[in-house]
Amino acid sequence: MFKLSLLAMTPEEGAAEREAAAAPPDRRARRRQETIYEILDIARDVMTEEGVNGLSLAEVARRLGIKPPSLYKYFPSLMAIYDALFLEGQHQNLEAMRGGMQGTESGLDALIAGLEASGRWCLANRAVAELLFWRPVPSFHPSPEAFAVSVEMVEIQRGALADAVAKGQLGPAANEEGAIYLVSTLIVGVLSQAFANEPDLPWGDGRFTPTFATLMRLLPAAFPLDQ
Amino acid sequence: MFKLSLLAMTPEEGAAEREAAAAPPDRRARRRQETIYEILDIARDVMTEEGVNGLSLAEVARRLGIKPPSLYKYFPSLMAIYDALFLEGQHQNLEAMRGGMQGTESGLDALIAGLEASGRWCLANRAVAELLFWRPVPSFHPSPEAFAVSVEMVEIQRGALADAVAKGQLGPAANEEGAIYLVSTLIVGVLSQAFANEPDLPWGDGRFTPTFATLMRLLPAAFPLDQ
DNA sequence: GTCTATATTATGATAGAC
DNA sequence: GTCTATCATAATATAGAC
Repeated sequence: MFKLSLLAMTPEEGAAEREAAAAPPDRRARRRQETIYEILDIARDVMTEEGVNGLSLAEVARRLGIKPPSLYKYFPSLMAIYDALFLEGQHQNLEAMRGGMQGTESGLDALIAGLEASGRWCLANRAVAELLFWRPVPSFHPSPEAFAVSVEMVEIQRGALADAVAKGQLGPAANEEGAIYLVSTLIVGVLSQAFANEPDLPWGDGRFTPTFATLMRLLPAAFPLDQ
Repeated sequence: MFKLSLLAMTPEEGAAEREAAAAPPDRRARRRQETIYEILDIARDVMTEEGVNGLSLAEVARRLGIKPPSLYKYFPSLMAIYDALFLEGQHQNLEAMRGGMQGTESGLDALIAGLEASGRWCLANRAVAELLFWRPVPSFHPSPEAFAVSVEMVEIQRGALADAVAKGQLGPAANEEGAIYLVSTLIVGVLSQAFANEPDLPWGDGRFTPTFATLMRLLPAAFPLDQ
């Protein structure tokens, strides 16, 4: 289970929290956790409205109904909020992809279903998705833990591609390194266009997300069975 | 000829400039024009280093060696600088695409050459390209004149697609509205990935820009000749 | 066309009272 | 855990001297 609260704390506080989590959490700890989630929810709203760069502690505090210094009881810095949003977003996106793949046959169908589920999550979580994949805040560098989640995302896609090859749905080129880059380029293209041109349309509407299905139908041509 | 200086001025000043341009410009006007270009060059540098959102009059003035109030003799606001960069960038990108198409046979070859030239320009002008196609500054809205240039870009691509259909290189679906969206999604995907993950690599290096050629080879499969 | 001085507003962050 | 007060810094923009 991914424990978000640990992100907001110094190592010592983190240790205390881990101890407390062994016993059932008391009212105070639960209230604190709720506030942390509330802060992150508001932060997402602010980023969606003002741009990912437009996130500010002052605005979050304003909307939460407290004064900026009080926020420092929950997060040690603005970058720590970005960090929490980044890590939480990665986990949510990973879970979205996993969820999308469930119930489909492994291989090409699973790959496409997973990518679409991830795409839908990105569109519904525009600001965080930009933070994850477009790097719009030059001074923000994701923490090393974040790297592990990326690796897992890639491994899932690599596995689905390998299954598709094994099933004879895609040719052997889909097992090569470049296949992942090609596939990710397709989904990123769709999302970039949707974000920039139709940020408020749901998946399936507008001019760009419908091209996803077309692009996915091209995969067999991109990795032909015989050559 | 695209006259950039007009962007920086009020209508009255613009009229004066147009008059002056009829006669050969004197030393003072030339010097002023040079300063305007210098300001825009510095602005591009700042955006590249600090992010498109990180552009500030103060930083431009610092690098130019003047005080911020002096900048207002050249541009009436920060947004006016974004506006000038946007319009100039659009024209440069359009010219890059046109240049790339020259000397190639019309149709699919021209389309691909034009897109690649545009992509190369975007990669070499990352910050401005982001401003053009990713809308990273929520409070900035391009002026109406900018729209006309976008339309021309689209028309050129539409024409190239139509030529390719006429030559039997692509099927009739390439004449439909969605074809442009599909093609632009491909190039935007490549550039998004390059910008986010390998911002300093030139075109052709790294993991993503090489996929451009692969993607272009898929176009005949995307718009099949017979069905 | 440059400057100084200033108005206004905003930011992230800390100290310390309660 | 909240606040006030404060620090340090930065931003856009204007007025007006030179």
